[in-house]
Amino acid sequence: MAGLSDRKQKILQAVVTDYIQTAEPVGSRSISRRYKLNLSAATIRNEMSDLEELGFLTQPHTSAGRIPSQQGYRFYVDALMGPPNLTRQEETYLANVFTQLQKMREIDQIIQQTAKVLSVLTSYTSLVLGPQFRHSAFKQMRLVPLDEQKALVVLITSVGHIKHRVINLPQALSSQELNQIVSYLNEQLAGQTIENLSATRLRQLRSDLYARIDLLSQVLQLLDESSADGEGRVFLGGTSNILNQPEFKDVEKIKHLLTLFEEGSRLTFVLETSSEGVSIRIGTENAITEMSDCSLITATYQLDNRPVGAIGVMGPTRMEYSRVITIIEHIASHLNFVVQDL
Amino acid sequence: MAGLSDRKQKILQAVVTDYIQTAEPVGSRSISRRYKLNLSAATIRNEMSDLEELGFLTQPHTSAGRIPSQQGYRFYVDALMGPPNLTRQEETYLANVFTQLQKMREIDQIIQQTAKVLSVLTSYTSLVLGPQFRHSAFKQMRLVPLDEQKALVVLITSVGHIKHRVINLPQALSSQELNQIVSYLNEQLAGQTIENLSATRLRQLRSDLYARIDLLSQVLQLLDESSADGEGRVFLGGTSNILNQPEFKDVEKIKHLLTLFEEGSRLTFVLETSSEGVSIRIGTENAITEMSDCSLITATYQLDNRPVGAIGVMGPTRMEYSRVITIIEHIASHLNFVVQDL
DNA sequence: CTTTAGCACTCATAAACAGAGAGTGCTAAG
DNA sequence: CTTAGCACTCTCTGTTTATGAGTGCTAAAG
Repeated sequence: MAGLSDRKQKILQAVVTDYIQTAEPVGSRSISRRYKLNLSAATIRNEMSDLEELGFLTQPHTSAGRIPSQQGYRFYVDALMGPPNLTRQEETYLANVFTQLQKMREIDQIIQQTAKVLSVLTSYTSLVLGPQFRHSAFKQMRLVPLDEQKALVVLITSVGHIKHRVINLPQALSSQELNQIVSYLNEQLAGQTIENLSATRLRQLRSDLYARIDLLSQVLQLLDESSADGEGRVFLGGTSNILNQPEFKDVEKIKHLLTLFEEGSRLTFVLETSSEGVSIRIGTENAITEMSDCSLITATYQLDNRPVGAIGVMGPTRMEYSRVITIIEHIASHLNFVVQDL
Repeated sequence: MAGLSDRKQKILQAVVTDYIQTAEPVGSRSISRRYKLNLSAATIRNEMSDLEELGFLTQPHTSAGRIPSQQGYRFYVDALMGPPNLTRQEETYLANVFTQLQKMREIDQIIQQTAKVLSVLTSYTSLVLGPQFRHSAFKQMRLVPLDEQKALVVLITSVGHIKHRVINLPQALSSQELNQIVSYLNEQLAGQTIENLSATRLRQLRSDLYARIDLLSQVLQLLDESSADGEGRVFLGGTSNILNQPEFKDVEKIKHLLTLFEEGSRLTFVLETSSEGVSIRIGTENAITEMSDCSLITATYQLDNRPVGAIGVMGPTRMEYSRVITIIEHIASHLNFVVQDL
C-alpha cells in the first residue's frame, strides 16, 4: 500500500489535482503536457495502468482517461496533498469575518453566520452543529412568574446557551417556597454538566423534593429534553452550491441529498460522531449512503477543552481538500474563542 | 373577460384539471374522450382556439396540445375550481396532527412541525413565518444577574415569545438601582406592542433614564432588533418536494429556487406582505422573479384578531389549488388556537 | 348557423447512423 | 526501461429518418 514508487506518486498526484480542477477523466497525454515530469505519454500510460491495477485509479470506460478512486483520494489526502493556497483576498476576508463574529451575542446568529461564511469561502455546502447543551455545565436557573398559574423557567449554561420554558405552577406553593426550591436546585446543580445529571442525581433530587413533584418534574423535563435532542441542531449553508458541481447534474442525486438535508437528526449524528480535530471522510467512509459520492471534512470546536460542537464542509469526492481543510481549521479555532466569550 | 360561454368554461375547466394531473399539454381529442361533454374533437378544437385567442390557453408549439396560461389558472381559481377533495385518511391525519401540535410548548417546535406537516400533506414546499414579535404586546421584562459584569435580559411578550440577551452591566450600578430601572421599564412598557415602541416612546424613556444610558441602550437595542428583523424567521418544509415536479427537472431552475430558499429575508417579505385570509398568487403575480413559474398560496394566522404570522405552500403553477387551499385553511385556523394557548 | 368528419400539414421526440476525437494497449525499436 | 507508432475502442455530436400526437381548414351534414 505504501510502496508506491516516487514516480507513481507524482503521477497520481498529477491525476488527482488535474481531475479536481477539471472534473473530466484525465489522460496520459494531458499529464505529460501539463506537468513537468519529463516523461512521454506512453510511459505515463504504463504507470497509470499499474496505478489502476493497484486500485488508485479507475476508468469510466475503456479508452477514456482515468479518474481517482476512493483509495486514490485517500492516498492523496494522506501523503501527497500540497500546501494550502489561500489568496490574500481570502485571508483578509477571513479576518473580517472573525471580527464580525466576535461582536455577535446570540449563539444562533453566530452559528448561522459561520455556516454561511464556510459555504461562501469554500463554495461547497457547510454544516454547523451548535454547541451541545449536554456537554456544557449548568450555571444558573431562574423562575420568572408570569401570572398566578404560570412561570418561566430560565436555564443558563456555560456555553452561553439559554433555554426557557413556560411551566404551570401548582397553586399551593407560596412564592417563598418557590424561591427556596429554586435556590436549592441552583445549589445542587451548580457546575454539573447537563449530561451527567440525568441518572442518579435527578433521582436523588426527586426524592429530596418529593413534596413538590409537580413543579419539579416540569423543570426536570426541560433539563431532560435539553440533554436529549433539543440543542443538537444543525445549520446548513450554501445548499445550492452542490448544484454547481458537474457530478450533481442528475436530479435524482440532488433529490437524495436534499432529503438528507431535511433530516436534521441524521446530520447531527454525522457531526456528533466526528472525531476530535479535523477529520476527513471520503465517499463510502461516510456511513451515510446518500453521501457515498461526497466527501465530508469536519472539525470540532471546544469549550474548556471539551468538544461541544462541530463544523463541516461537504462536497463531491473531487473536492479541493487542502483548501477546505485550512479554511475549516481557521474557522474552528476561531470559534473556540467566540464560544469562550459568551 | 367574464363573458365566457358556459361551454367554453367547461372546456377550460377540463383542460386545467387534466393538465394539473398529467403535466402534459392536453389535446382536443383526449378531452372529448375523457370528459363527458358530448362534443366532437373538432368542436372542442375550435373552442380551444378561441380560448387561446382570449388568452386563457397557450400552445408550447404549433401542433401540440394546449396548456393553461396564467390568466387561465386565474379564471379557474376564481370561478371554476371544484370542491376540495380530501380523503378520509387525510382528515384523520390532520386531526392527529392537531392534537400533537396542541401539546407542544416551544413556538419553534410548533412552527417547524407545522412546516413539515404542510409539506407532507400537500407534497409541495411549505413556508411558515413565525409569530412576529413586533405585532405582539410587551408583557414583562426581567434582569437575571450572571456575574459581576454581566446580566441576562429576558423579554416576554404575549405570543409566548421569549427573547433573551446577555448584556454588560455598568459597574456603577447597585442592584437596588437595577431593580428600580427594571420595574420602571416594566411599568412604562406594559401592554404596548413592540412596533409601537420604536419612535416617540423610546426617546422619552431614554431621556427619563438619561443617567443610565449605557444599560438602557443595550436593552433598547434588544427591543429594536426584535422589532426589526429578529423574529421574522421563515421555516421551510419539503424543499425536496419541488424536485418531484416534472417542470423542475432543469438544474438551473432548481438552483434559482434553492438560492431563493437560502435568502430568508426575501421569503419573509413575501409572507409578510400576504393579505389577511387566504391569498393565491399565480406565476408572475408573485413579484419575486424566481417564483414566476410557481404559485404561492398563503394564509395568515391571528392572535387577538391581529395577524401575527403566515403559512404558505409553494408549488408549480400547475398546482392542486383546491386541495392545498382547504389544507391551508384548516391548519391556519388551528394555528390560531395553538398560538392563543401559549 | 352549428357541428362534425376528413385530410393535409407541423413539429417534437426517438431511434438509427456516420464521423470525429480522445485515449488506450500493444508491439517494436532506441 | 523508455518511447514512437499504430490499430482499436468508446463516447459524443450532429444528421437523418420515422413516428405520432395534434392542429387548422374545408366541406358536408344536421
